[in-house]
Amino acid sequence: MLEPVRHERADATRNRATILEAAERLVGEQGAQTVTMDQIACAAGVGKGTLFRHFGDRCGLMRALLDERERAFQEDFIRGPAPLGPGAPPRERLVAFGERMLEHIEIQGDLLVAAENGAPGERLRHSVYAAYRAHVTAVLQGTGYAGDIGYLADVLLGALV
Amino acid sequence: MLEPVRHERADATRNRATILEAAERLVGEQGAQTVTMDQIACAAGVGKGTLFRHFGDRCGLMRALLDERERAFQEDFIRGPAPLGPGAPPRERLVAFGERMLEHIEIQGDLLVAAENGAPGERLRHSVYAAYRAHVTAVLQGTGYAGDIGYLADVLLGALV
DNA sequence: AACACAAATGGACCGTAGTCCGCTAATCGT
DNA sequence: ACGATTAGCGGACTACGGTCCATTTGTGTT
Repeated sequence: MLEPVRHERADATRNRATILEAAERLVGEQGAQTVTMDQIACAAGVGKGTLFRHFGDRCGLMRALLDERERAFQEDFIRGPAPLGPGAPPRERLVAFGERMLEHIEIQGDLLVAAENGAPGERLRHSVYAAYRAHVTAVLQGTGYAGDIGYLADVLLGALV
Repeated sequence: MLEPVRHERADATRNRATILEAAERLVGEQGAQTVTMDQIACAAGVGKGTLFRHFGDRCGLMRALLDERERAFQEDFIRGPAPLGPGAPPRERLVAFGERMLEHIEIQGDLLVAAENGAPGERLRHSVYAAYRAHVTAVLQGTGYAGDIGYLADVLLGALV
């Protein structure tokens, strides 16, 4: 009973990708704070309207960028190459994870700010944190640590996030 | 050894007051989120430049407004009429304080958001909180409560702020 | 009272986020 | 292959925050 799924037009999909690439590049070059929507639109070779049609507003675009990087990061430590991914001994994996996480936060810092809308201050934090915690907990299983693993995971993450 | 204190010109003082009045009124009428700097300048009968000269930026103006109300609020419970001010039995004063505080927060809500600049999320909170705490602690002295008064004050305030 | 000078003013001006709507071209039924 | 339909496009336009600077005005001095 397939619904007659209204496809998104091919050019729209293509444009979304192009915009994200351009934004990614520009944010990398000059930081999330100073990059303007016009710059991005121009660099992507699309009109401003298209930007806003796809991402709603500036924050929406920044969030999309953030999600992308977050996915890539998680991919790395879940299925990527050792020592970050599976294969290395647990201790090494944890160290690699810690280092990578610090980089991750360092790099994402201004994007996080740019993705803020009004008051809240944290939003996706929770679902994201859960993923980190699950990962650290899992790796800790392999260390033979005797205490409360969930608690240790929180302590370790607390120092980072 | 008086420094040759450079006075602020009289018209400047007058203008600052006028601007604050206008801003106060407009924020009351339509909320801090939607009020614009042009509106305020116009309502105050001054140029936009004057607004920014006095308050730096939008957040600065909102903070000034906030401070004003905060002062009025504190004045009320320190020296104002009972039951909020001195005179009423401690329990009644505390209840009055709680109610007034809730109103206060309710009303200040959007101003607080408008006064935010970037990431932080709290700034004046501390000095302001100290004032509240001092007050509640002082009033609690009169209740004959046996436990740790400072702690109780924090618990009570924690539920509100 | 007249002057000199800094403080203060105001509004033209700029850059950016976000909206709007007439036009273009991708998609689909025939 | 060929319209008909309409999602999607793009860029002119609006609104707002913030800057700048030529001009005005208050103030202390002579």
